[in-house]
Amino acid sequence: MTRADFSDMKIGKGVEWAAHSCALLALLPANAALALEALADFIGVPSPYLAKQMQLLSKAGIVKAKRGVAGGYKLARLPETISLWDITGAIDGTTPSFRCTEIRQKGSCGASSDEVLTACKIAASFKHAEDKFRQELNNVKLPELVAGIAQDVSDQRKSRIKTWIEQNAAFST
Amino acid sequence: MTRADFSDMKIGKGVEWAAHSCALLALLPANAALALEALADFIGVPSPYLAKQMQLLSKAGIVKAKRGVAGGYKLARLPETISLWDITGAIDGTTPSFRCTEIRQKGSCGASSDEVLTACKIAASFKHAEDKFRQELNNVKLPELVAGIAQDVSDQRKSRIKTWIEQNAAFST
DNA sequence: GCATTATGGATATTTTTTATCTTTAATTAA
DNA sequence: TTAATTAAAGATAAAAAATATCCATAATGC
Repeated sequence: MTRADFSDMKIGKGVEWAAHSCALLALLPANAALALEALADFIGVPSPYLAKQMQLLSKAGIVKAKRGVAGGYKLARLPETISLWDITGAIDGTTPSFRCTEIRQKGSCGASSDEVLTACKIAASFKHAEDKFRQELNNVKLPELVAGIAQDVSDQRKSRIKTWIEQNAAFST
Repeated sequence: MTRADFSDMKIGKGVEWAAHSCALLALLPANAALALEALADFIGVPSPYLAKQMQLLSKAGIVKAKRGVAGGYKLARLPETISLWDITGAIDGTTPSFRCTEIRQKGSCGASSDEVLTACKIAASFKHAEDKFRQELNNVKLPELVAGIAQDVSDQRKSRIKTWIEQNAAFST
């Protein structure tokens, strides 16, 4: 397996988990919350690691956590205000993908630091490309995501999901 | 330093090296080539590892390598036909950044595989965003890159670079 | 044939990602 | 107030990937 078989431009799998978690939380009635264990059971991933992603979502203000009996997670904002970029940024961070090491200032013909006024064209190009990437993800809001995920789901399974939520969510009285 | 301080969407530093290497090769007269050691000296990085990047560029048909005395690297095509995406793809590969693990088929309400007809909306969204990223990089061709990098360079340094090339390139007679 | 230069494979090192566990803090109900 | 429940935070461990180097081999020109 050669080096080129992999792309360095990759998204951690925590993002996938977090996105599916948010999609599920978007289905909950307003008075309901889902505990970590229930979430992990639904999306089928180990709960200790999912806990980390949920903590990041919580810190980013995307979900709201409540401790104690009948606690758990729910969305902190309206689904329309949560984009796939919000989720990606919360989990994987927002540092630029391209890290400029200022090659221009290195080597036998390297420029001095006061000569280098503008950002390197290579770094600037990646920044520009990344902006497009981000804009695109920012246009995908949670309702669209939920609809897209539900597209293939049969009515039968939809009702099974509804039942699962009723049985596993914690409802505040 | 928390997890969210880093982005998973990152570009390997080999891409930066390769891009600068190509930018330098674009300055060479048609009958000249640059040996690995000279290239590494110019951009100021260790030659054993740069060798790997150059091999990938060579396999991708972006540069042409010639062994033996007065051998070295030169561009394999016209600079106008080489984009920053070509270089990125050659070094870091072209596999999608988002890896869908089919969460839809996992967990307690998971769908069966024959129920899942279309790509998951999450994966599709990332694919779409990545297409934009790629298109943007594909629009940046080597001449634009060279011009951008040269922008800050003083006339004095430009002539120093010219001299360096004359002294370090291998010219075919 | 000989010197030179790239190639390919093997390997080592470091960093990052993935994953788990344990202790602590918060919340609710009895 | 106490007990049960649940998330938060930190430490740590294991696995994977990126980064870096070396060596033997193949090609090229003189």
